Amino acid sequence: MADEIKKENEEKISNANFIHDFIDEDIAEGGQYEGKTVHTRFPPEPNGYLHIGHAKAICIDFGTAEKYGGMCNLRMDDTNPTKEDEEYVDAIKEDIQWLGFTWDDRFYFASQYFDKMYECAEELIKKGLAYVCELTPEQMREYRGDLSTPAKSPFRDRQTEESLDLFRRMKAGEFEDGKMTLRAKIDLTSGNFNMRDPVLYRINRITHHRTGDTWCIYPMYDFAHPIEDAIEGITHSLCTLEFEAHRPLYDWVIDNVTLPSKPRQIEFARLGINNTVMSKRKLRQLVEDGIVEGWDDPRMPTLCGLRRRGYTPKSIRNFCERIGVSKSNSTVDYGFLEHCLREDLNETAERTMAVINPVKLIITNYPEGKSEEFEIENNPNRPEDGTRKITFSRECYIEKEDYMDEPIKKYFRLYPGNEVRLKTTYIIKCTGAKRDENGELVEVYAEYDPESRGGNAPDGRKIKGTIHWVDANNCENAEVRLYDNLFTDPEPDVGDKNFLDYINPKSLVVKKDCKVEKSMVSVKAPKSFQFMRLGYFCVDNKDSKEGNLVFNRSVSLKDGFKK
RNA sequence: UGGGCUGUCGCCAAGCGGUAAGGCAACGGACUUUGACUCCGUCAUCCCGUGGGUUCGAAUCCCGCCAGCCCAACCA
Repeated sequence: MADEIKKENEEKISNANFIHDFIDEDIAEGGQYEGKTVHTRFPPEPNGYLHIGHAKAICIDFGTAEKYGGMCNLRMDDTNPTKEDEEYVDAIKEDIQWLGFTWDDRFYFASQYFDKMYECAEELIKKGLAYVCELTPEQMREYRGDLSTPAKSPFRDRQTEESLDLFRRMKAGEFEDGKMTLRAKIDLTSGNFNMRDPVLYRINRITHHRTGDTWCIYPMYDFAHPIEDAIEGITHSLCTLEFEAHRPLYDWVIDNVTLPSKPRQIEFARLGINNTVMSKRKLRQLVEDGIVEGWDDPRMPTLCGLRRRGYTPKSIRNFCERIGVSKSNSTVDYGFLEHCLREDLNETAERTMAVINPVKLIITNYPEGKSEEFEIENNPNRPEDGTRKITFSRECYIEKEDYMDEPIKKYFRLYPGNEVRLKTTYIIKCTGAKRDENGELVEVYAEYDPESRGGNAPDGRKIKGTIHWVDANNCENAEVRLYDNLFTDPEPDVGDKNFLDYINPKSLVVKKDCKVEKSMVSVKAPKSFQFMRLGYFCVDNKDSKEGNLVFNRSVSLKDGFKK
């Protein structure tokens, strides 16, 4: 009991992070947070698929609310119709639900608030805090100044009435795209470029996936986001580090527009992982260039890709929990994600025997035509998962790697004269093997010890090696896809590197004639197994069907054998 | 060169003035009908980017320096 409490405390300590510190301070201070429950939001732009980096944000957004007994909204941040599409909305919802988080009925679109945002914009104009600017994008860039030169804008002293009139006409569609913008009147000399009279609204005649052609002007993120948060009563608006320099503008909007609440923005470092890329642009390129099969290719760091690879929601949530939350940019080892998967699957995945590089093993002293049945446990770590029956006969399939003509050091599998145990059946002694004219292994021969049924020698002799096998007379064929890192370089996209130069040519190896236990005939996704001595494999959720089984290697088992 | 942020073991990461948690990886060893799992042990001993300062005492406070990241889209 004491141990349990101690463990729980340790867990709590390790789960603490600086965001919690800030929230604790806010709660302690009372003020605007008085009596409020913590309310966060996850605000993806529906312009692509979610990846493991988003999973971190999702875990932080939903997890923080959960920790404080609060709520987390799901909101599609659809303020730029140029890039967005409805097709991503459902995919995003599916991925979040798959991870196990729920937003109840709090599902929103930023576009729901377009009317309110427009009102806010007029309010700023009336207060003399915003003006209509007629600089072209090129001029805007030119006039922005640089690190040591302040910006300029010939329109910032335009009369309030004139700006208001122009803005209304912008909305009414009187001007062509790009002709005018609404800008906040803040500080042209600010060292923070986001404060040099940022654009609030732009004209863009594109049909919006939700509001259609109702609007031809759209609010910019920096103006829209604080309003969205305030309308929804968000107390803490958690986002990634690159928005740090936008916080002054976020606060400026909150302070200068009449809004129902004052949310606080807190930024954390985004997730980087070795041997993969995370930017939407690069992931898209992998898909469009045909380097991977699609967004859900099991090599992709997308949530649909990881799902197809066999990653479990629990493993991903554990991963996100354990990498912690901080403000320093970091790149986590891919091996850590794999560790989290192995940990979960070791606990839950049923064991089965499968042979990926099959070679026939003939037990020469075992009667032809004879067949025996053995009972084998589904998961030695979980007896409650029960057992299943497997058959054994004179011919089996074993891995080619489990035989050598001449053993290397510390090799304790099959080689002439050596004994091994065929998992749960008998101890066998290798008597030789046959190779074809190319030196390719064709058959391995052995004799079994009839006294060792079950795998134990009556004389108590120790058998060092145990190998897995599949009854050649009672098995199924399967395709097994062996996945590895998509990139050979741990950091394929840093510096001047072109990530496409580091594609791992062996990131996918397809094995067609694998042998699996008969009991696998009708397995269906989602379902993961441990192929004993090999790794964790899942039923492919797209291509696998009865008669054409397809398994994906999610992650290999750790291999302590040092060659 | 202006503004903002970061720098603690190979990788994450606690630490908030009292003398460096934890996880991953790695390396020993025990156990093992999965060379897995599990278990035990080792892994920052003049040290917390670096140089000074304050203090009885600093990774923690102050000053300087160095390195990295973000910002000059009518993207989010």
